Formats: sequence, structure tokens, C-alpha cells
Amino acid sequence: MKSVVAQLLESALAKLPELADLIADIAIESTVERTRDSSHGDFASNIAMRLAKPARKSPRDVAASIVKQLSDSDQVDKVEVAGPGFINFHLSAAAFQQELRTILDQGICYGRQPARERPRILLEFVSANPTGPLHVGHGRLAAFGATVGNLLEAAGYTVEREYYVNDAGRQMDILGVSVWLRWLESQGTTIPFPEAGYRGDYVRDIAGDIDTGDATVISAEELTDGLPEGDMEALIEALIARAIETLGPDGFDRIRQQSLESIRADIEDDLAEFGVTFDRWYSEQSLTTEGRIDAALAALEKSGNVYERDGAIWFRATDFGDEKDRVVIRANGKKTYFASDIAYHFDKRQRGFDLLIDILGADHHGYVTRVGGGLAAMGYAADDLIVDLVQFVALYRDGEKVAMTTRGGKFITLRQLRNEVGNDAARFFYVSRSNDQHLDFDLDIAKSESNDNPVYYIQYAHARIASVFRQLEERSLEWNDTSGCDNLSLLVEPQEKKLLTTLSRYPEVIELSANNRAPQHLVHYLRDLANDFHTYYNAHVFIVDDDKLRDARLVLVTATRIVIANGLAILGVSAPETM
RNA sequence: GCGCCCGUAGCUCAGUCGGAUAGAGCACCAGAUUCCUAAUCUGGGGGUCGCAGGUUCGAAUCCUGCCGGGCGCGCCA
Repeated sequence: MKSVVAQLLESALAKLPELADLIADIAIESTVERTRDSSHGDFASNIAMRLAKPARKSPRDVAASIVKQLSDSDQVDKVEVAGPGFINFHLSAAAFQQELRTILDQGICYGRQPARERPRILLEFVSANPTGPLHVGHGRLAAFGATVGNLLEAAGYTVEREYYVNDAGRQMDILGVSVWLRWLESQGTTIPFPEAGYRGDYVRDIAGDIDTGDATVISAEELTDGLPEGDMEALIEALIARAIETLGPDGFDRIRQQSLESIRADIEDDLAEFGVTFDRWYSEQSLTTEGRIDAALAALEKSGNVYERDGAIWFRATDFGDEKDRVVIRANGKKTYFASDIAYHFDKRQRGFDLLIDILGADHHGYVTRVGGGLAAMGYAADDLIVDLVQFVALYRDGEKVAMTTRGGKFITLRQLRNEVGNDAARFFYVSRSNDQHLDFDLDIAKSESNDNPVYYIQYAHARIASVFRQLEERSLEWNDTSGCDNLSLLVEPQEKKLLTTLSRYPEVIELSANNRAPQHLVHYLRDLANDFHTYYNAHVFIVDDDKLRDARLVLVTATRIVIANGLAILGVSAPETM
């Protein structure tokens, strides 16, 4: 609908070259917005105010000369200049009726934009280390990322979703040794569990399932003989060394890989149950085995952006806005995690993705300049990488903050949260706040089946509409949608007009939410839409004796159901027929 | 110390590219059902948009400084 107004303005300006020249760099559509107050019409443009200064005329004069050039349209009832120089458009009833027919015609496609070739987007999210189950913080990354992916697709983009599996490095050794120690325990060899190991119960479960091959059980004395005391980091290092010497490198690797795969598969199941799926699980190990880190480092070398100092190889990150240079190869010859990161992003770009979007926890903010700098150093634009940082989640129960510590394995898992409040409420609450806002997740509200739960409020509107049609059937009446579409002019009640207006905003909301990667706009919109529907429901009966009015009202109500269902689908929330 | 994010009603938060009288929900108060699901609806009170400057036709929004909260600053992963 917005484009109707923008086009009218555009053709009017075409007749005013002296004005049009002044705003060559402004998209006319960007001057058009919904009005907040219906007495100002449906849409307003501030274009005259923006033109006033360069044109050296008063905003109202500019507005008047534009309005004079506007051609008549059956979509517009009235145009007026108001306030400091707004041009207000009052759309016709016919325009809204047309939109209603569009909603019915397009159904589940309503609000989606046609596919566009570019940019191809690679969306990376969650990417939690595979050292244990996902917790509630990862849940927010999952829900946010999945919803952003859905929004971008609705906006016409091609999106691939990827999970980066940190399956290399020391943490995998620690996982392996943790599982080994738990396995030994199950065989009767028990020592105090190391502080630096992974202590969650899931480690015992893995140890119980694992195939250890011909591994021999050693005694506690053999296990602890000569181990360092006091320093927990040194202790875990020594235990890893002991595992390798006892099991052999292959034997230890076997435990390590099984443990990793067990956890990774569990994460995949957990997310799938949450409605979050990925096109690819990208292994960090594969960066090394396929030589991608070396390739990236060679590209950096070639562009002259690395140098040697103190026996290490450094990336000139300061040349790209970072506060200090970063090591890529340590003096001991090992590559850093940062080297993997830039290699991974270099590879994403080389696979043909134009735009890389990373959804990361807020503690990763230092990473943005560095990786963007790495891309720039390798010949790509730093702007090709967008990082959305998602702030932390605090759980509240009975008005109290729920204490969570990662240490000691005492944290609430995503699975526990989903079991407690349900997938729908979890998906909804996670995206109801801006990603750069800390999230206070109130378990009691998410669980409550009552009026203070916004998820149910929206779902209830959908179920009520389904119920209206069940009633229709019970009364042996039929809905003639053709008749309904022919009689939309009967929809004259204020609640009907309000609902029509809100429905017609949906495509704009999708576009806005997608462009800003801001699902909370859609959440708020759906709440508004449900509110308009409930108000209508309470004010008027839909199944009336008058066939034409009934058919028309059922068109409006059906359109409402379509838009609610479409919006909830993007959020990953179900749209129930009954509640 | 440096960097990033946040500060809007009692509470939790929206507020698009700077736009007209700053909005929701919860909580609080008062009402609505012979009728399609009351998990609903209607009305009401409640604001120094952290503070101080600046930019301009116009600032919650942009700029500077300050105050308060969170997070991050490794040849860890």
C-alpha cells in the first residue's frame, strides 16, 4: 500500500524537475510513513520539509506545489497539507478492500517478497562449543537466529544457515579426558574429579555409551602417579598426557571423537525439537585438514598484512581499526583460534556468499573488528560481515533471579526450559526483545495460561477464528467467499476499519523486521493485530443473518487468520485451531 | 585505563530514516457475558525519555561531556 503513495508522489515530482533534482539521493518511499493519528490520514510524507531548505521555500509552500501535481487515484480519497508541512494521504475504502482480496489470494505467501538474486546470505548462529548441552543463553541465539533467517527469506533473500562446530583444540582434549575418567570410574577406578574437567552428568552418560575398544582399565595409583598438585590447568594437562600414553593417540582420539559426536548430535536433536535447523554443520577440524587456515594465512601474507615478532606471526589488525595486532601463529608453531576464525570467514566468502551474518553472544564483541579486518586484509569488504550481538538472558522464577553458573555444570539447559514453558512460549519470549537488550525471562509468565501471557493472547485470536468457522458448520451455514469479496463495502464499523488498516501494515512490518534483523517488531505487530481482532470480536457478531454482511465479515476474519498464521510461522510459533 | 551495549510510566519493554499530542503489556482502580471460546473486551490514573550542553524548522532518536548498570579487553578456546 505504501508503494501506491510513493508512486503518486514520484509522478508528481516528475512534473516538478526543479524540486526533483534536489532530492535525487532520497528514496521517495523512505519519506512515506504510517501516521500515528488517524486524523492525519493513513500515510504521511515529510518530503516537503526535507525539500524546503534546499528549495529555499517554506515547507508548506513546497507541499502545496507537490499536492497540486498529484494525479487522481481511486486508491486515495483525500490529500492535504498539515502541520509544519506534512502531506497526508487518506486512502479510499476501495484501497483497503483491494488489500483484503490480496491477502486471500496470496494466503501463506502474503507479506513475502519475490526472490532476489543478491545478496546471497550466510547466516551463522548458535555455534556453541560441543562440550555440553545447550543452555538458556544459547536458546536465545537459536530463536533469534532462526527467526532472522525466516524474516530474511520472507524478504526474498536466499539464506543458508550454518553452525560452526568448534571441534578442534584443547577443549576437545579436556572433553575426551573427562569422559575417559568417568569411564574409568564406571570400571571401579575413582579419583577426585579434576576442577578443570567437564563435570556435568552428561559426561557420565557419554562414558556409559561409549565404545572404548580394547582400552585397559588402570588403577587409581597408576592414574595419579606423579601428577602435579595445586595447579588445576597443569593437572588436566597431565591427565590428558596420561590418557594418551595409556590409550595410545588413536585410542584417545577415538574417545574424543565419539564424545564430540555424541554431544553434537544431542545439540542437533535439541535444536530440531525447538524448530531450529541448519543447512550445514561446519567442522573447525576441517579447516585444518583441508588446508584452509594455511590458505587464509597465505592470502594475508601475500597482501603484506602479517609480520614476525618474538617468534610469533602477527596480523596487522591495527591497520584495520583494531586496538592491537593479533597473533595468528604462536611461537610454539600452533595456530590461534583467531586464525581459524578468519580462515572460516574467508571460506564463507569464497563459497560465494556476498553477505555474512553472524549471530553471537555479547561477549564476542571484540571479535567483530578483528574478523572484519581479516576479511578486508584478504581483499573483501569489511562491510560484508554483519555481526549481531545478542545480550544475555536472566531467568526469573517467583520474582527471583535464578542462579546459574557454568562451573560445576549447574546451569539451566535449553531442554529444561523448553520442557518447563513449551517451545512456543520459549521461541516467542526469546525474540520479543531487541537483541541488544538484556533479556529478563520470566518463567512464571511464560508458563501462565492466562491473560498476562502474550503468546496465548495471539494464539487465542487464531483459535477463536477457527472456532467461528466451526460454529458456521454447526449451524449448517456456508461461507461464500466470492460474495464476501463483492460485499466488502459493507465493512463500515470502526473496529473493521481499524483491523483492515492493521492487516495492511503486515508487509511493511516484515520488511522492517527483516531489514533491521529485529523480530521484536513482528512480535509487537502480532500483539496489536490480535488486540484489534479481539476488540472486533467483542463488539460485533460475525455470523449474522444477513448473508452478504456475514460473507464480508468472514473475509475480514479469514484475512486476519492468514496474517496471524503467517506471522507466527516466521516466529516459529504454532497457530492452533483450538485452545 | 580503553572499547562495545544499555538507561523511556511502579515493573518489563516498544519507539523505523530526526517528524505532528512519547506508546504497549503487567500491576492498580471502575465496568462489560440471554449472542461465534471471558485465555476476551471497555474506560481511568500514572513521564524531568539518566544529567548537562550542542546541531535544526523540529531531538527519546544525531554530536560532545558526565553519571549509573552489563560485557569484553590472552601467543585461552
